[in-house]
Amino acid sequence: MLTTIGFRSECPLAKMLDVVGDKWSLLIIRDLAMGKSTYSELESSAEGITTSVLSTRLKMLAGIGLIEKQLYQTKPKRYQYLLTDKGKSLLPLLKAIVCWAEENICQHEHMPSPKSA
Amino acid sequence: MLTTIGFRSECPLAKMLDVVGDKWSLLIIRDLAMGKSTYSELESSAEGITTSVLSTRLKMLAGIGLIEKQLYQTKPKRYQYLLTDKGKSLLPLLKAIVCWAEENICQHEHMPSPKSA
DNA sequence: GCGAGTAACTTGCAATTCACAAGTAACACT
DNA sequence: AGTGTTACTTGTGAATTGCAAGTTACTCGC
Repeated sequence: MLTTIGFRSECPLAKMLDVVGDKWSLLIIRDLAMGKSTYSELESSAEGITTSVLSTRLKMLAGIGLIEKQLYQTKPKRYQYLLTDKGKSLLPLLKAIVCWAEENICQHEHMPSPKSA
Repeated sequence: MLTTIGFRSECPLAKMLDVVGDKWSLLIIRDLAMGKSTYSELESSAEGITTSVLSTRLKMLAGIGLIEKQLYQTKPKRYQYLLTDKGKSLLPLLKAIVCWAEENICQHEHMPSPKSA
């Protein structure tokens, strides 16, 4: 397991993609913004994230300071995940992405596959 | 090779990530916006994309209508890739991502790794 | 007209990442 | 004591990616 960031370049866009440019990180942030907070709530996302991916993503997002993990009950240990201020600052960006997607992807369902040749 | 899109959900954000939520697509769009247009120009990006990934991403991006491939010389066949209007409509979003990254990632270089536990 | 060079790729294989399933620890409830 | 729930970790096969080499088509210099 790597312990240092391997930024591919100094380009801010590339760095952003190195950090949250995977298929799941932004969806976790979306769910936290929508009111979900516990591990099991996040696990039950509409997209069906697996528990192993969720676990590693939460650690990563906490590591870069976009979310934080809080113990809110000790008797049986219960944790909640919360967006930090930095994490919340991403929300306008997410909203912009949603707007773009609604106009450019959701309109035409029958576009060619991104996975085919 | 898949021939149909497997959108994970109806969420516009998830769809967006299904389409351009990988490490390379937005960098290709960035390079096209910056004036690069041929395959070999795109191949020489600062981040070192491999030719096989570039090839599949270009087909995918053309398939969903964000870019188009044009033959601009026939004697030795030479192609150029251009942003479509749809592709250009992504640029304000890219700019917003860059701004966020400059303020939230580029500031502190010594943050914990997103890849470590 | 022959070898070297360049553009635009494709193909093959190894390495990494991911998804699916099962397992674990701590506690609560009955 | 047994079942259930939360919050995970671990193992394995599949999919994706990265690296290197090969291919096609053409130009240029000799």
